[in-house]
Amino acid sequence: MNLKELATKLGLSPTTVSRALNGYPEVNEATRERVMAAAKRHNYRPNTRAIRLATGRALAVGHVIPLATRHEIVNPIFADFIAGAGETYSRNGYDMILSVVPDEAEEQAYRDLKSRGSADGVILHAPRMNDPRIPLLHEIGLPFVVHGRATGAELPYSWVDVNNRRAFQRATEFLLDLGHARIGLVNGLEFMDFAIRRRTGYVDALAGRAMPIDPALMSSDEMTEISGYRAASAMLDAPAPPTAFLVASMISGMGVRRAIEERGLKLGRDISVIIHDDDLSYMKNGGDVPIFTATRSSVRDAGRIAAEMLLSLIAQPGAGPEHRLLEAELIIGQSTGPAPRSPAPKV
Amino acid sequence: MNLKELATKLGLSPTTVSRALNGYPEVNEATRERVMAAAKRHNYRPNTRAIRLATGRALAVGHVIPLATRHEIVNPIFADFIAGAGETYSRNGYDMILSVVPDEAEEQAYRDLKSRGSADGVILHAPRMNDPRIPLLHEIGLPFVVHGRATGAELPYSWVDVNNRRAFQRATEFLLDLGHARIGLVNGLEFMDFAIRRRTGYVDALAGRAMPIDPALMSSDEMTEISGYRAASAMLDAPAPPTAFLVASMISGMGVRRAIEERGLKLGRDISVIIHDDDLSYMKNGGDVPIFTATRSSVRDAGRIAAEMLLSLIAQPGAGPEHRLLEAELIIGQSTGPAPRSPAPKV
DNA sequence: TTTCGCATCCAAAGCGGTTTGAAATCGATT
DNA sequence: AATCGATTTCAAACCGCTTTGGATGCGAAA
Repeated sequence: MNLKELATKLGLSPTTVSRALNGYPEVNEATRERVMAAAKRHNYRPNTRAIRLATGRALAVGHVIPLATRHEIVNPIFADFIAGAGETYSRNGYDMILSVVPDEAEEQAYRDLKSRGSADGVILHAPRMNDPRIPLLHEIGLPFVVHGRATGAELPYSWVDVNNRRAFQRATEFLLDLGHARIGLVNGLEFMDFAIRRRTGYVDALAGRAMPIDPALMSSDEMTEISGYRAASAMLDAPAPPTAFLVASMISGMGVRRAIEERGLKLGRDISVIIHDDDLSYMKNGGDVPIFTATRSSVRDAGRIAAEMLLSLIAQPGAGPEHRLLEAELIIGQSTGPAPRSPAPKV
Repeated sequence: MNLKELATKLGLSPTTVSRALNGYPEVNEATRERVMAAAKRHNYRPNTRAIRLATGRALAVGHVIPLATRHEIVNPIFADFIAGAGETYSRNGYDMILSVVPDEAEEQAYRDLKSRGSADGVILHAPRMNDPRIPLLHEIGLPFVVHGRATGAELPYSWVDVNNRRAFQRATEFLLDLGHARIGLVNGLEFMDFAIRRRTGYVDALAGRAMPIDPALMSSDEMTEISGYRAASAMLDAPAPPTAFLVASMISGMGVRRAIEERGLKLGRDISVIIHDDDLSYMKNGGDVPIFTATRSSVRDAGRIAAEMLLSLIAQPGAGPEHRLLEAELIIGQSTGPAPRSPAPKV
C-alpha cells in the first residue's frame, strides 16, 4: 500500500493525501480525518526510502566505530552509550547506523556517510587530543556532537562530557582526607582526552596538598580487567606500594581487586579503591552499599543527551555549538577506609 | 556531483555511465575506463538514497534491541557480536541499523523495518523458548538469522549457535573427573534458550555419572557481576556448599570469584570455577595462563558468521535455511583443581 | 548492395514520496 | 453581477539513480 494507491482509493490526489498525513494546514479538516482513518485502516506506512530521496534528508545518525588495532572503543561503556542514544533516535523517528570499519578507513567512512547521503549527522566517540576528526567533519560539513572533549581543537564544536578532572580531583582529595599518602592511579590510555583530564585532576589534588607526585604510581593502559590487574600488581609489588588506588573503570577495578585479594590484602581495609563508575546496566556497582566507592556518571544518560543535542543541531543548522558538562557524583561504598597505620604488608 | 552531471561532463547518457560503473557488459571497455577515471577524478559517490529507491533494496540490516524492563540484551556480549557483524556489513557495503525500542514496541519495530523498507533482513538476538518473533518474521516476510536457537519453534529458520549443551556437559565432566561431587550452576536466565541448553548439558553430565541433581545447586539470573556474587554467596553459605561452580559468563564469574575470595577461600584450590568465555576483546580471560578454566567460543566470530549467512540469505531468497553449530574449546586455566578432601571450610 | 546480428549507446519510464505553481470552489464584498 | 480573497484541491516537476525498450553504427554474410 503506497501513497498513490491510497489516494486513488480515497478519490484524492497524492498531493492532498501527503499533506493531510503530514499535518500541512492547507487541507480541510474533514478530509484530513478521512485520510488519517483510511491510512490507519489500510495500515499505510510511507516508504522511508522515498521520503529520504524526496526530502534529501537521511533521517539517520551515524556512529563510526574504528576497529582492529584499536579495539578500545567496542567496549561495554560504548554499548551503554549507544543504548541511550538509540532510545532517543527511535523516539524521534531516526535510524541509528553503526559503521564498523578498520582503523585506517575511518576518515573515508565519514566522507561516505556524507557524500552517499546516509546520515544527517554523527556522534564522535573517544576523542583524543587535537583530534583530527574535528577539522575533518567541519570540512565535510556533517553536523556532529562529540562525546567527550578534544583538548587542542581550534574549531568550535558541540560536546557532552563528564567533568572528569573534577571527579578525579575530588576522589583523590577524599583519599587524602582518609590519610592515604601514596595513591596509585590506574588510568585509561592517555592519548584519550578523558584520561588526560583525569590525570590532571589527580595531579592537581596532590599538588594542592603539596604531596609528591610519583610517576611510579601512575599507570595508563586500556580499561580491561587484565590491565587493571597488571597495573595494580606492579605497584603493589614495588618497594613502596600505594595504600589506595584511583581506577578508571569498573572493569579495570575488577582487575585491581583481583590483584589486591590475590595478595591476601583486604579491600577497604588494607587498600582503598575508588573507581569511576559509568553506571553500566549489567555491571551495577552494588545494591544497597556499593562495592566500590566511586565517581558515578551514567554513560547511558550521556548517550541520550548527546543524541538530543545532535538532533536539534540537525534541525537548526544555523544554531551555534552547544556544550553540556555533567558532574559525577561521589558515591561512598565499601572499598575505601582510613589509611592503615603502617604501609600495607608485603607478601 | 551526481550521475547526471558526470554524464554531461563525459558527453554520455546517464544510462551508459550507470552501466559502466556497475560493470554491465553492454558498454565499450574504453568508455568504461573513461567513466571510471572521471568518477574517481571527480570523487563521485552514488547517492545511496537514490539507489535504494530505484532498486527497492535497503542495503541495510536491522538489529532490534528491546529495552527497559529486559535490558539483559544491551550487554558486553552483545557489543562484541555487533562488532563482528558490523565488520562484515561494511565490507559488503551494507549499513547496520540498530533499533533500540521499548520492550512492548518490539513487534512493531520489525513490522516497520519491513513496511517502511529500511532493512533487507534482521538478526534475531537472544531467542527464547517458543520465541514468538520467529513466526512473526515469517509472517512479515523479512529474511532473518537467529543468534542462538529457539527450542520449540515449528517453522524453519537459519541460525548460528554455540553447542552450549555439549560445552557445559564437557565442563561438568571435567569437574567430576577432578573429584568434585557438588557442583554449583550459576546460569543465565532460563527462559533464554542458551541457558536451557547449558543446564541440560550440566544435568546430563551428572545423570551420566549417576550423580544426584540438587536444585539447591542450580541458580539462574541475569549475567551480571552482582548476580554471580549473590548466587555463589548463597550456595557457599548453605549447609552443604559446592566445591566447584559452573558459571555462565566472564562477568558473573567475577562476581563468583568475589564471593569466594571474600570468604577467605582460594580459587582453584578450595573452590574450582569454570566459566563460559565469549572471548570478549576488553575482557580477555588472561594472557599466558587463563585466569579461569573456561569453555571458550568467540561471540565476535559468531557475529561475523551470522552476518555472512544473512547477507547470502538476502542475496538468494530462494535458498533454504542454513545452520552453523560452533563448538566451544575447553581451556584449562588457574581456576580449577582437584576437589579438596574435606568439604571447603565454612566461615 | 542489401540484410542481418552484434556491439554500443540513449531516451524515457519508473521507484514512492514531496513540493511548486496553478486551478477550482465559494462566500463575501463592491 | 462582477470581483476578490481565502480555502481547498490537483497536475506535474523533482529527488538521483536503475532499467526497459529501442536506436544507431558497423562489419560480416548473403
